Amino acid sequence: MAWNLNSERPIYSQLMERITFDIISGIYPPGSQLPSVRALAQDAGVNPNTMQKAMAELERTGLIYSQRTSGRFITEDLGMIDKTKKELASEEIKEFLKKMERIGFSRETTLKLIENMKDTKEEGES
Amino acid sequence: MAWNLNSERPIYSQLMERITFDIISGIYPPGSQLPSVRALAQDAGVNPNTMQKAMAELERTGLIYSQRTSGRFITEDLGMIDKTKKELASEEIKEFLKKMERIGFSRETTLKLIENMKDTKEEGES
DNA sequence: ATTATTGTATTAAGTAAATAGTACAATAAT
DNA sequence: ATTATTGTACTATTTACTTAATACAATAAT
Repeated sequence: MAWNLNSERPIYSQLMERITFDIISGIYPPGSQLPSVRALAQDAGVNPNTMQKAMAELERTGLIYSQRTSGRFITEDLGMIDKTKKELASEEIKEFLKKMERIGFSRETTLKLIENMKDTKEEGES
Repeated sequence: MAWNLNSERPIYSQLMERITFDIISGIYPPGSQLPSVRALAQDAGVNPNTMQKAMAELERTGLIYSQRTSGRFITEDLGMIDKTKKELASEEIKEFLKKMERIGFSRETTLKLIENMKDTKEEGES
């Protein structure tokens, strides 16, 4: 899957988000091994240093851990993954609603807008 | 109102977003005059150059225009403002739903999550 | 006429992010 | 034992963003 990186935010931050989403959505199952920093960097088309930074930051969250020479792995802590998933979803919803209210749409109106969007198909982004 | 700037994105970009939201939400009415670059910069606590850059970029969108020495004004084109409002809302919704699906929540589940959140109050952000 | 305010331009300096290139220790694979 | 792969560390360079400090022309205000 394409990494879809842009220059609007630090790349390492986008890499962190991408990996996090892949973990909580199950693409990287608990306990499974991640590709090496170099392999991930090549796949994403970024410098290994940048990927390394993203990994180092991700470790601070506890979602992944590294074993000196065997590689890097997803946490086996299902509770942590589920907690992260719920927190991330909650945060996304709050920020979304805040933005919509800022634009001028109440929560009720926003809900209706989403419902009336069920026919709209997504197009690719730049 | 506080500007709530952070270091996660370029400041000039956050300034653009802030002004845009203030325009489409009616805080800055069509045709009204904006404070001067220097005044806005001081209010936001940023360098005048940074605010100037945000303004220059905003002009390219057509939402505001400048008159050499009298100041800067919001467009009188109500259609453009409304179009921007609709486009922005649509974009926000699409990105939000995409993120939620990425996390693992369908559109239907997402709608339920929002509805079940009506009791949750917002707290201030860092 | 004079003054103040407007947008705008310029140069310099500092910082963070990203890339490039290289290197090393530990260990899994052979 | 040897080799390849792993995470990790380091220096140097480039680029984008931000701030700082001025400066100027046009014009609104006085």
